[in-house]
Amino acid sequence: MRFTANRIAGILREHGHKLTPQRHAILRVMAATHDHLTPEAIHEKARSSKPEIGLITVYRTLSLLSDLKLVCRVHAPNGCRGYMMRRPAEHHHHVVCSGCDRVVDFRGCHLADLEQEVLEETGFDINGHLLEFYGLCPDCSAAAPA
Amino acid sequence: MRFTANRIAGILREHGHKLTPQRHAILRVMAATHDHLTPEAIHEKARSSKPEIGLITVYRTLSLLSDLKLVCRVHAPNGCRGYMMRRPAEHHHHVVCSGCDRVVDFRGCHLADLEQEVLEETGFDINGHLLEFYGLCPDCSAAAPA
DNA sequence: ATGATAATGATAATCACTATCATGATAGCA
DNA sequence: TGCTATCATGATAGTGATTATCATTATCAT
Repeated sequence: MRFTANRIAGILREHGHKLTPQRHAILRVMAATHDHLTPEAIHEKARSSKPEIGLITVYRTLSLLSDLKLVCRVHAPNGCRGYMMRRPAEHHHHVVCSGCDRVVDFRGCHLADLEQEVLEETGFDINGHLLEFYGLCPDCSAAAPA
Repeated sequence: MRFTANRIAGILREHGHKLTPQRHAILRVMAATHDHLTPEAIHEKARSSKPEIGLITVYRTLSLLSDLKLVCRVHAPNGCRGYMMRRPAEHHHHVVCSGCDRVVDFRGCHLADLEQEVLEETGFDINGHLLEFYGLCPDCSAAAPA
């Protein structure tokens, strides 16, 4: 289950951040979209519920949410400007469609063994990872020529 | 084994690209460095063998090498401006040090099973992936407080 | 050697993102 | 509910990386 906008609003307050209409608008956009969104796209969508909101505020809010680990970046091959809501306690990763740029999460990720191997090969004290798969989503796959 | 600058020069020619001294200088820099390098860093190093080279040319050459899959981007948590040489037939991934930004390759990566699971969960026709581990390299690990 | 073609570099433009700062809004508290 | 310290916002302008344009120059097949 992913966070709701209201749930996150509470988390913001717990951390001593004020809950402004702008932030709430952004949260609603993020929570309502399963896909990754660029700052501009978020701004665009947020304007429909809060027309005066500035792009700057979107950047600031994303930075805040990112610090609180409520939102995470998506690294697509053609750029790294996407953000999407983070599943809370759950480890997750992305599958990015090369056709339509759609991003989908997946849950299972059993990298503990691999992490151990990498530790042995490189000596690094590993504390995190980024794993993304690329391919064609079912729709684009069906539309693509055989 | 990684490509040598000369080997890549041949590949460039095979694809109908001209081999200029600038490109050769950039290739030598890339081949000589195991680490990831930003466009500026590459420019800086290339200037020692070809002082008149412009940063623009570095960008263009990186873009070309990237199209030919001879070079790949490194996605670090704090930005995505790094490039490094690609091991040819060999599947490889990066371990990025959060302390000193050093990047090391590792070889073993057994994601076939996981790829299958992801296919089942998402229906995506997967054709590639990005996997990077983050942590502290042995040096930074030793320097860090316990 | 020559010429078609592609690459370079200078300049300026664009694009994403950030710093600054005065104004306005929020939330804790009486 | 009203007051006030503090935080957030938005306008403006600024930064820094990357890209477009275009005249000049270099490469390579002939």
